[in-house]
Amino acid sequence: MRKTHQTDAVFRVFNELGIINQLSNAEFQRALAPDLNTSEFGVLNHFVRVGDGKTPSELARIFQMTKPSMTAIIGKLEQKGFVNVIPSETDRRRKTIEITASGRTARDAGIAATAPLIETLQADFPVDDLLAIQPVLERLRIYLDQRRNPIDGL
Amino acid sequence: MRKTHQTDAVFRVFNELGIINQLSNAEFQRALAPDLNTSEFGVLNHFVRVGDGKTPSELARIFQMTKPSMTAIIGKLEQKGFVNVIPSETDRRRKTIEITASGRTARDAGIAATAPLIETLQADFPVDDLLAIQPVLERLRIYLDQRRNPIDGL
DNA sequence: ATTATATAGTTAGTTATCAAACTAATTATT
DNA sequence: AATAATTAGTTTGATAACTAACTATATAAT
Repeated sequence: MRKTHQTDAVFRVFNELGIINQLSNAEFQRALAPDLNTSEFGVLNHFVRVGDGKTPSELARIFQMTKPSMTAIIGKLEQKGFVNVIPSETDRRRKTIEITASGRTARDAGIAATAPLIETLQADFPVDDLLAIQPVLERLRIYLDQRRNPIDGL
Repeated sequence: MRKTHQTDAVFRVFNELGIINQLSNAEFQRALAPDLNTSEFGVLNHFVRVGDGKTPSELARIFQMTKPSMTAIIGKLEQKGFVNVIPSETDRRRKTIEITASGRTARDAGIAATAPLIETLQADFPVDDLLAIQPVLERLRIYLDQRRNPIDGL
């Protein structure tokens, strides 16, 4: 029964992950609404932190999301005036996505709206513990991703 | 910039959690299909491991899910003949859910279908690391749950 | 050059979840 | 006893993700 026991424990870890994900996403979403949802905010935040001008496919890969999902998110952001979609000159299949000034404003508002949540967390929960588990999570994420598609990962 | 840095790190942790959850759920789902989805399997597995005869509300609480979601899952399971829905004698609002023989069979098949995934994980990834982070995840889950509903948690 | 293959992005349809509002039944209050 | 408040479960409608299939373009192979 040794192995069964460990298997149960592994299940439980994935279970906890699922619940945490749902709870944190819901809280985050409530703070951001109604201007953005968490996915849209994620894209804008990425543009500000890392840089814009990415293609939809690249963004889909970065956020571990399918292309159709990213198409939908970009469509929403474009409709709200937070990004511009720019056709490539050299390859007529391609587009690059750029954040607009109003997109930056929305992102900053998102940061302002969610910062209190993180601050409360930092006050009430040992954040060092969270940071400590980060490397394991990263390795697990990388492992699962490779496992899905051993060749190129998405 | 100290605090900003830590805030980013916290974001990244939640981000990793989201991706891991999606990847693991997708792989699990693929292994179970087409008989069950992960939520349905979770309910059946709970019945076998912990015991059946729970009400929909209790199940919703256990799985950190809303009541309508649980209604839907039970409906699917009932349709497939994997559970029986039994009206309470003493309280005509209530129902209790019991697993059927064919439900047990489906759960066992689910275990058999997913066991190899866990075994591969155990072979290729340091599972001890996973088990080591479990207590932090559990505390985080409990904290987020209390935070959502300070009085009674869902 | 033609044809086959691969890539970028979209469209269509499905699914699982949620929140809000509802019905029915029970319990508490006046 | 009558009424108000609560609880159990469902229905409805919305949303965000997915897969499968498609169009259009570009690249590779014959």
